[in-house]
Amino acid sequence: MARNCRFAVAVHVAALLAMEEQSRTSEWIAGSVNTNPVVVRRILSALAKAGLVISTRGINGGSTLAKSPERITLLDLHRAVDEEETPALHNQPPNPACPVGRNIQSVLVRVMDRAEAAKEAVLATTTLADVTGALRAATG
Amino acid sequence: MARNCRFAVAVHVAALLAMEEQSRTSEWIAGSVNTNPVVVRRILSALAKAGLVISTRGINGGSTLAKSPERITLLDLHRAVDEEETPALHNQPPNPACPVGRNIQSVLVRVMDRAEAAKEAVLATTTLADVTGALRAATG
DNA sequence: CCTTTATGTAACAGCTCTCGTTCCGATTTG
DNA sequence: CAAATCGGAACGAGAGCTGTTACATAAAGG
Repeated sequence: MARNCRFAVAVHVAALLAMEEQSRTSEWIAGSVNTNPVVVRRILSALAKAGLVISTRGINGGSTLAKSPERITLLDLHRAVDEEETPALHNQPPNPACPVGRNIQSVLVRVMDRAEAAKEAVLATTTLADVTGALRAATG
Repeated sequence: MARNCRFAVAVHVAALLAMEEQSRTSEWIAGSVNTNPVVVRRILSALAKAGLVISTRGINGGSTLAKSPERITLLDLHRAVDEEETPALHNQPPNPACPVGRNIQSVLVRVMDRAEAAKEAVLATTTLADVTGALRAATG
């Protein structure tokens, strides 16, 4: 599969907007991400639906953050662009006549939910302001 | 994408072997997982390479656990069957002429590594014996 | 040695997802 | 009305996963 890079692009786009004063067009953003403006607009559309950015059309149109970078976490961005990942279970339901097959999925769901929650807890501790701070430190 | 369900099958297979006294064939296992024996053998092959199961060919052949269920964690199973998931970054490298594009990936890798470590820490706390215990509790 | 049974694995088709692209309508400004 | 920009549909290319067939390899028993 072509690996899902929506989250990476979303963080990239949000970081760009956080570091820019003005509203920016999808074409300008695409220049930094090195992709097609439509790909950027798809990400921006998801972020807008989550209330993280605001976009306007027409001349002088473009996008800006809807909230301050301190109030946007990486978990917000992750949930905005990635489908709620149901824990990856069997494609075909297991054999219900087998004691293991009948109950394995509920056991799996419980563990995977805990693991996913731990991952999301880490993403929730990092804000967009942390990211731009790290970027400024790396730039020098 | 056809969602990756190797981890779910791996836990299922390992739980079956943990609850059976005897060596079991891939065909028998496939009956509980409800899939093709070759799919099961692919999982078993990965588990064998990780030193978690032992398989023998020929008449009376089949697979058994290589270690006691208390000494196999879900993290062991996860690492055995899932490619080392490099954090999902951009497909095309970002524009190096942009300060954000030049540094965003290293910042992303740092955060994603922490998030992945948190997830793996949860998987490491659950053993195959815990899984079979939950299965027995659900069955009985 | 030969038959039987089982694993190991390559090869292939079908499916789904993602991305990049083209295209067109809608909206805003002047 | 013209220009610029977003919104989003539609399509093809490419990649990964699963299920299947096919065949070589290996072990056990007569």
